[in-house]
Amino acid sequence: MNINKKNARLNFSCCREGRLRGCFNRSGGRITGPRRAIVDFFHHEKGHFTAEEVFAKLALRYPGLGIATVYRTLSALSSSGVLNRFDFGEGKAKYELSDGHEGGSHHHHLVCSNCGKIMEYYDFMDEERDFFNKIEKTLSNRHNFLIKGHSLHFYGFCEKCKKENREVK
Amino acid sequence: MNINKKNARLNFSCCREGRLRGCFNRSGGRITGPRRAIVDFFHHEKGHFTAEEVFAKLALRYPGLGIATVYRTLSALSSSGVLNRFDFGEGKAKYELSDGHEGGSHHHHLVCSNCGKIMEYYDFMDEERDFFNKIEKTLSNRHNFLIKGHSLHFYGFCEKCKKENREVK
DNA sequence: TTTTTTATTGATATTCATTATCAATAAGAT
DNA sequence: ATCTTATTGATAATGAATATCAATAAAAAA
Ligand SMILES: [Zn+2]
Ligand SMILES: [Zn+2]
Ligand SMILES: [Zn+2]
Ligand SMILES: [Zn+2]
Repeated sequence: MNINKKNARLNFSCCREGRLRGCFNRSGGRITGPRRAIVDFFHHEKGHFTAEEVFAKLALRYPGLGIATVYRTLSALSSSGVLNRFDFGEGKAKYELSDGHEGGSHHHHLVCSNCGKIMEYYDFMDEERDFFNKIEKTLSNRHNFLIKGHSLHFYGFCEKCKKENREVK
Repeated sequence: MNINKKNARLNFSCCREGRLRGCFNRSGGRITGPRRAIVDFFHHEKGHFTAEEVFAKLALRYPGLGIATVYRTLSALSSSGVLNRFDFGEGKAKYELSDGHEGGSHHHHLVCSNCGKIMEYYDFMDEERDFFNKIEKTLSNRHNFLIKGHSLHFYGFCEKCKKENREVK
């Protein structure tokens, strides 16, 4: 089954046409097999993935898929606010479903400056939720900026690195 | 004046030896001209800079400086928590003096997902400050993580991109 | 449906930020 | 002053991301 064959049935698509149109069809963009597959991917997988990782997983189903298309599509989806692009200092970008987008499971990050370990937490304090609701409104008005999501990374040292290097204050 | 000449006088150094030792000398690291210059750079310049930018500015003063050393030093300073490494989707990393580090001028970012424009704001609401004090304590305990700083990026669409593309909800 | 137009794709060449290599050098110890 | 070795600068190598381009397929037109 070629991903590009017209009318190829993607039976795991959870994206209504409406949403795909919203992502791609705003200014004459076309809804294609690869695009559908990539949007779907992020609705089914939790967390953040590199372009290579997305490609590797999808290529199993769709041997025809090209890596360049994955890069292009991830870029487009970021530009349209569907995905957020993150960098954790690993030398390659990671993407995850944007905050607020249906199915998105929002979380924040703890990144170890020494070993690069990334921890995520999903269990927000109520204050945390309230804080972001409030501040996003304030900033939107103050800077004339339409906020679609945010990323909050805490930097520091994980348990292991803290122990291994006592002198790290 | 060669930056590597022993005892080269760096007359704009604001870094006490103590601090440099803290950055480099923990495990036998040496305090060198380039390292001193780079640490100084971030104490005098506000904002975030790429390795190239740091190199370009310092090379004026220190013709001998090598770009590889800049990369290596920025890495080391990130690992030791002196700098934070950011990525704004521009294809190259940016560094800025870590939150809390003496002389650091902390701020948060608004990043346009469409055109890549980066806005900064330094004017925190009291609530914002209170929030981070509280949550950093909570997270430190809960995840056994020594927090040295944080980065908060809001993603969305800037004034221009909001106008140009009305369909962007 | 068939035809037409053109955005998108996949393969691959290219770019360029970052890292690795290594002989020469300089920092810190003796 | 001498010795040891971490660091440096030059440059080669790596690899993520982008550009190129002929082939293909999506949407529009007929
Ligand atoms: Zn995440
Ligand atoms: Zn760690
Ligand atoms: Zn900044
Ligand atoms: Zn913009």
